[in-house]
Amino acid sequence: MEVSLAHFSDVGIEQTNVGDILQDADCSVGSLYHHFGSKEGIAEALFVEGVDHFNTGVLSALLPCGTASSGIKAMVTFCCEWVTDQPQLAAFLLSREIKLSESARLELREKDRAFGQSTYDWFAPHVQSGQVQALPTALYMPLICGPTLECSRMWLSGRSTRSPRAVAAILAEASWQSVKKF
Amino acid sequence: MEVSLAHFSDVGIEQTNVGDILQDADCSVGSLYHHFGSKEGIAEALFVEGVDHFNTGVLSALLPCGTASSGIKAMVTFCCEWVTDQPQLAAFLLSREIKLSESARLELREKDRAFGQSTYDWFAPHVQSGQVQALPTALYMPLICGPTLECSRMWLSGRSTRSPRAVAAILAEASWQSVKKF
DNA sequence: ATTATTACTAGAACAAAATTCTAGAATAAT
DNA sequence: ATTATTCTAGAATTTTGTTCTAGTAATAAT
Repeated sequence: MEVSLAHFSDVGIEQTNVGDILQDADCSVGSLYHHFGSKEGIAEALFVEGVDHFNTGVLSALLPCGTASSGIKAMVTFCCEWVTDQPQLAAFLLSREIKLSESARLELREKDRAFGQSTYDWFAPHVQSGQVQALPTALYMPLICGPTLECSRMWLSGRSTRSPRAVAAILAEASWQSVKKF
Repeated sequence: MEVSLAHFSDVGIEQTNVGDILQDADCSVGSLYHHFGSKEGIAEALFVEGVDHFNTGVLSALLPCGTASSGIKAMVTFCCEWVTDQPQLAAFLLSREIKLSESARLELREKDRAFGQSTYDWFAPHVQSGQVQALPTALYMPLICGPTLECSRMWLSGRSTRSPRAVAAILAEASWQSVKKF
C-alpha cells in the first residue's frame, strides 16, 4: 500500500501499472490479487483508510473546542497541518480518481454520515445561539474547508509554493468571517 | 470530443474505452489517432478548450464591475451558473484525472498566467484603496472560489442536491465577507 | 504427531483494451 | 494532370490488468 500510494499520488492510478508496484514492493502477482483483488482494490483500501484517519483527526481537533470561532479555526488549522504533513495521501484523497466498489461506497457513505452527524452535533448549539449563520447544512463544509482544500490542491500540484500550514492562520480567520453571524 | 466528454464525465477517462468512443462518434481507429494521438489526447483537447471557455467567461463577468464587492460576487455567481449550465464539462474539469502532456502543460501555464494577470489588474486598485484585504496573491482564488468549487464538486458527484446556482447568492456574500477589509 | 484445511505465494497463461502499422481515399498544391 | 499531403480504415501488435493452476507455509482438528 505504501508503494502504491507513492505511485498513485505521483502519476495517478491509471498511469501506475501493477508491474511497477509488484517490482517496487517485491511482491508477486498472485499475492497482490489475493489481498486486494485488483489495482483499484489497493486504491480503495488506501482511500478508506485515509478518509478514516482524516475524519478522526478533524473530530479530535473540533470536539474539545468551546466556542464557534475556536472550533472552526481548529478545523481549518487541522486540515492545513494534515495536508502539509502527508502530502502524498492528501494528493491521493483529493484527486478523486478512484472508482469505488459498491461495498466501499456504502462503507464510506456510512462513515460520512457518522462524521457529518458528529460535526452537526457540535455545530447546532452555536447556530442556535446566533454565533454562526443559519445556512443550508450542505454549505458549512464548503465554506469552512473549501478555501483550504483549494489551497491544498494548488500547493500539492505545484501551482503554489506556500504550504497550507504557512497560510493556515489567514484561512482560518477568513473561513470564520464567512460563516459567523454579524 | 462531444462523445468523449459525455463518456469521460460519466465514468471517467480510464473507464471509458476508445471502442465506445469510436462507435458512438462513428469514427475509425486511424482517424481518432490521427487527430488526437491517444485517448488522453482527446481529454487534453477538451481540458484546454474548457479552461479557456471558463476563464473567458469569468473575465467578462468580472471586468465590467466597478466595485470590489460587485466584482467578487460576479465571479462567484458566474462560477455557479457556469457549473450548473454545463455539468458535464465542469465535472470533467474538476475531476483532474487528466495527465497532461508537456506541451499542454506549458500552454495551460501560460493561459493561467495571463488569466491571473488580468484578475490581478482588476483587483489591485481595490486592495490599494483598502476595500479588500492585502493577502498573498495565491490566496484570493481559493478564498473567493474555493467554497463554490467545493459545492460544485458535491453537487456534481450527487453528494448534494442543491445546485450551485441555487446557493449562488449565499456563496457570493460569504466569499465577499472572507476577503473584504473591515 | 499427523492429517486436513485454510491462507498465502508464485508466475505462466489469458483477455481486454490501447496503440501502431500499412494501405488506400480525399483533398490540396504545383 | 501529377504529386504531395492529409485523412480514413481496419487488421495486426503490444501493453497491461487479471485469472488460473500449482505449490508452499501456517493453522486447526483429530
